[in-house]
Amino acid sequence: MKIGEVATRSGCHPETVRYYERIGLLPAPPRTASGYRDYRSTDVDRLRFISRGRDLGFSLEEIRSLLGLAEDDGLSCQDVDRLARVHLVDIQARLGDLQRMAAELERVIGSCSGGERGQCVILDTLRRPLTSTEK
Amino acid sequence: MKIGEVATRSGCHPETVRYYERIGLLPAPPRTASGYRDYRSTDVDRLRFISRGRDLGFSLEEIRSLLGLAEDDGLSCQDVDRLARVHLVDIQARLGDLQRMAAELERVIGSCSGGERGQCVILDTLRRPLTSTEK
DNA sequence: CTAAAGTCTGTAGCCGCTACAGGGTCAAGC
DNA sequence: GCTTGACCCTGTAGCGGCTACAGACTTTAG
Repeated sequence: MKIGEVATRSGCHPETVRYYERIGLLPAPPRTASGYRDYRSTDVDRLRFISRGRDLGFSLEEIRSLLGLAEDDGLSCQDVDRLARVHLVDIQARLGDLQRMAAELERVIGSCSGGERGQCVILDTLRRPLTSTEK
Repeated sequence: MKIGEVATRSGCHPETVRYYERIGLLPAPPRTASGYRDYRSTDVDRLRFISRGRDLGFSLEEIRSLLGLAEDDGLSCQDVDRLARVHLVDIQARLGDLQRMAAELERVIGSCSGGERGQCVILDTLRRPLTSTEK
């Protein structure tokens, strides 16, 4: 199977597949006589695993760990769980940041559209120091 | 005022201040005889504006526009409002993505801790194609 | 047989910083 | 006056996670 097919089946671009190989996330496949990469279906599985991890917001380094843990069958389930929990905390923090941003933006956009001539509330907000609603 | 003081007062690192100058977001200040940058307080204001914009999740390019709009006094309030609204939509999209991620992670973490021996639910989730709850 | 599509390597760019290395300058203390 | 340390300067490289070339090759379809 050539890289194009692998790309289609895994949903990763060919450049991304080569990139994952370069950083050691996907093993280098054998080559055909003319130098083309020759993949098997386990490579597609691995790429799907990576892609799915990315969808869940894991970094490539986290995914590297998860792949390692998935490899060694044994009692690594706790490690996986721990990694997922740490990651969830991370995501929740970013979520909080974004929610504060959105709330603040909604506030100023609301004031602006209803505002009367005068100064632009959004620009004023940017000029003023942080309000108490934020970190 | 030297760069260190400007950095302290604006809350940006000196390297960041120089970076903003390099990309043309902050005008290059005059220099002292020995080549040190010599800022005035308007520069601190501008940096605070940028920093506040970053806190609200605007990109530096968006901030560049906002600075431009803030400069030319006139009827640019609508432009500011439009930019803010577009940005809010952006943020809300990212918010949705993160919420889906968090929900999915919570689901699998829950199953895992309560699960019985067998396979690790988290790794299984990563191996399986996307579920219907996701994009 | 030719043209298009795919593949190869290597390199550079994106964003928003951050962190050096290797120098110069300035203020305080002895 | 001289040293020490803190600051400042320029220029460059790195981070993550790709993406997009350029310029060469091979394979495939018509």
